[in-house]
Amino acid sequence: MRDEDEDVAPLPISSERSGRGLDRTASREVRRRQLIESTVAEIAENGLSGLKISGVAQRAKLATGMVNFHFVSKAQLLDATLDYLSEEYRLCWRHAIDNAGAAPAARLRAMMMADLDPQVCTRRRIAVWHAFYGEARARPAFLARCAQREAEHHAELVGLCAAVIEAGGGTAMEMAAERAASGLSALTDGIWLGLLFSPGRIDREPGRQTIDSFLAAVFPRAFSGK
Amino acid sequence: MRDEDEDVAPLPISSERSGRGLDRTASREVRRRQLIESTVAEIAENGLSGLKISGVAQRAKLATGMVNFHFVSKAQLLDATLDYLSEEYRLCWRHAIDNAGAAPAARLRAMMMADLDPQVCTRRRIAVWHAFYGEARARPAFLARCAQREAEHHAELVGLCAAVIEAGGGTAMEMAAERAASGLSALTDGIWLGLLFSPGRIDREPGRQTIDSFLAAVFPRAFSGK
Amino acid sequence: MRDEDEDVAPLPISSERSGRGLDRTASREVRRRQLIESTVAEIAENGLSGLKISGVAQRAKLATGMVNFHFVSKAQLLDATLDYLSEEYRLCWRHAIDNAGAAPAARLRAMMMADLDPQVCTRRRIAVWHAFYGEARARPAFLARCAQREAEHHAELVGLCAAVIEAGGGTAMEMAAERAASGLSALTDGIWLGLLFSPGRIDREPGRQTIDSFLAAVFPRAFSGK
Amino acid sequence: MRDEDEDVAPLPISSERSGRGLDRTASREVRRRQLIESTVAEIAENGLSGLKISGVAQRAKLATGMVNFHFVSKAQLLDATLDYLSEEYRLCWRHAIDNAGAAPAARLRAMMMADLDPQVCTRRRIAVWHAFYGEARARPAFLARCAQREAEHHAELVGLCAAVIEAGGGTAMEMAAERAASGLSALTDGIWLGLLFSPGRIDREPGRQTIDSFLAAVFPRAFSGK
DNA sequence: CATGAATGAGTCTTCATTCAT
DNA sequence: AATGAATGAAGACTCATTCAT
Repeated sequence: MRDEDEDVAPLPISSERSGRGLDRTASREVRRRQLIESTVAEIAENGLSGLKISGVAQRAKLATGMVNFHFVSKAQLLDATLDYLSEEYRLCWRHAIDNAGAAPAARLRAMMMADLDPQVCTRRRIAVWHAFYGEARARPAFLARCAQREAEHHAELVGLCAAVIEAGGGTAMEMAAERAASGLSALTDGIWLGLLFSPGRIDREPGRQTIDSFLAAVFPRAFSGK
Repeated sequence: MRDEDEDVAPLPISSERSGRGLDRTASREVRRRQLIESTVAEIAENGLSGLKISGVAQRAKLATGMVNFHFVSKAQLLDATLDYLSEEYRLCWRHAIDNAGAAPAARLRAMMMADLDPQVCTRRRIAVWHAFYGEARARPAFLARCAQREAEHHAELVGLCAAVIEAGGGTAMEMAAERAASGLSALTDGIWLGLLFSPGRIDREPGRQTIDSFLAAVFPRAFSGK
Repeated sequence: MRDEDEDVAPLPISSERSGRGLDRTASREVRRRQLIESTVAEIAENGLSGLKISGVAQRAKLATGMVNFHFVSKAQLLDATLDYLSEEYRLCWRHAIDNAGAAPAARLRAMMMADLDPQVCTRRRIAVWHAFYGEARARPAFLARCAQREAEHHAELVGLCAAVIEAGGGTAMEMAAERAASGLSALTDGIWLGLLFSPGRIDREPGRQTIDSFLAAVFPRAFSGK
Repeated sequence: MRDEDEDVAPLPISSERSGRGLDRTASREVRRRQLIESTVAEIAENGLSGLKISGVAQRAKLATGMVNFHFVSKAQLLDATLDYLSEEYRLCWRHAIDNAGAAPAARLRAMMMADLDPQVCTRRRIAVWHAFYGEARARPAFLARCAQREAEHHAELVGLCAAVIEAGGGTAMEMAAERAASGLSALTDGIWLGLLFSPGRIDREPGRQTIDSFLAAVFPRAFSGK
């Protein structure tokens, strides 16, 4: 029942001295990270409604009280977890764009493909994202964080679509950058959701091909050779 | 803060003999429906983790014990709620296709647009779907139901895409029916998610336009005139 | 170690149908009273810092959850307990004055002696009062309630002292009513405290004699014959 | 909201060699004193039930562990605090008597007035005393200490009253020394309690006048000229 | 069917105490 | 001595479920 592909290396944080391991006197930042990762795993496995502070602590091989010591309350642990995932996600697509060269089409494609990066696109993380989505309307703190993440991502995507169009990429049916971006964003969100229900080992390849197909459909001239 | 657009009329259920009024015999089904609608509203408002049987009962203006009387346990109430939403959703898109005439393109478009039907596409229901998605991996019963719903919907969509292609609709880049269907399905799922975070009154019009734009991009010949 | 003299009959409350006993479906008011009396006993025995909601419930032969059901929180149980004792105390001295006839001196003496009435002057209740006093500065709700109770009692006492003086009772050293009342009030408060530490069965007789002696000292003409 | 009159200088303790400064040898006693004063302040502010070892340490600007290091357990810290206050109180009235000359009436008055000495009569200390009183019945250690303090104080007071009577002070109504002492002791206890609830800056003057008035009432010949 | 008090197991949270550094 | 993270037992509070009326 356990996911096979979840234990990807967490993103590096400056204050961590790699090479020491998690001994009893691990630094504050290391402990927080450790507990957040346990939280992600527990939510994916038991759902948000089945999340127990004791389960998080147990998975991190710590006493129950440590969660409250480091995060004060369960609610703040969840907020911190959402922030952690948001930041991780943001870094992922920003990094992808930065490494994609100068061509608008390449940058756009890199941003889309970042959603399928093994760092952020694990079944565990997808499950957690949707758990948060399901509670978003009930928790203002969640809603605000999710909306902000979405806004930033959307703005960047609109910019790249506009750049592609301006560079002569052309759009099918004279589609505007705004509409193209909305659709492309929805596309990757939907692909994530599909992965949530896919049986067996997670396979990101079909998703990548769907993205390529739709990029080619929307911007025929820019992506025809792909 | 309350949603404005939620109190759509519930779908008719066969076991209800409307010609006889709500006598004792019908009461059972009516009560169940009433409680399920309360459950949907409560989940949307408080999240799945905040769902209380007492809250459901209170919203339905019934005593707490009645929920257990009608559904035995909370878990069974949730299963029934998911079934109710699934059936409602299935009826919606089936009905849309049936009323769309014989042309493959029209039928495909009708099926896509059904996802934005005010019956199933309310913010309350979207929130509930995502709440279920977030718990799906943790609850085999949920996972099975969601996967099955998805499979049936996907099969129909693939069939319609194939029909459009066969009818000479053409695809951008020679896209296969399977891939087109996956992408289009993901597109509407993503549009739903977007509506979850949209502020103010829910607006389905941009979503419809995005769907039209992407249909035209994917099947240029079939949807060029739109 | 158990107090011997504590189970005095509680003051009658209108909604109680006496003669039925505390069966399982006792009325809301009866349950609240029962739990408050348990709270008083538990505080006296274990101190305010040793008060456990489970102990209160156990003494009342109820499940732990009932305390929260009837009082929502421990803090509100304590507030209700303080209100109950305050009201009981107020009724006690008011009743004593009302039954003392018209003579100011007799009324004054009755009010003083009410503090030694077996209804309110039990070791259990004295202990509880001091437990509340000790926390008063820390809890605004307590402070307000205690201060108000004190103010009402003080005002009545000043009035009676003034009446005695006016009636020619005379005071030692021309003491003003205000000062006499303050001192007499302090006297009974101090007598209570003394009872808290007295060993063995509580004995109110010395306290009564001290009150009589001081009344005679302060108002020689009014109380000389006593 | 903080008390204004609390930071009186603590009483000198014999084991401290003031001529040598606070070297390592003295440190132990200094730390204990520091922690006890913090305990008094914390009890006054949060009540005995709200007392946390971490709060005590924090106020003393020390690490939590230091409290256990110096007092082993919370219970022993409380015992030490009670002993500290008891000793402080005893020294206060003993010193007052010693400095009052030879006349019995003067010595009696000095002993009474010592209860209003700014050293022992601060709102903070009064609150702490009552916190201890409230728990006394629950904690044998407290009860014993309080009873002993009371006994010693009472014995001294009876002696002084007897001396005043013997010296021809006379009593109102031929009151016996024992009764006079009980009443006078109760009077000051009650005055303390009144100060606990007085709003604004603590004012000891009315209490002093009440004491003088009652002394004059009880011992007319000895205190008539006051 | 309906009510809602009662139960009690399950969780979160607090906090005295320990202990490695 | 001093620090403060870590532990874990204790207790407040929640809430699904039961059941007498």
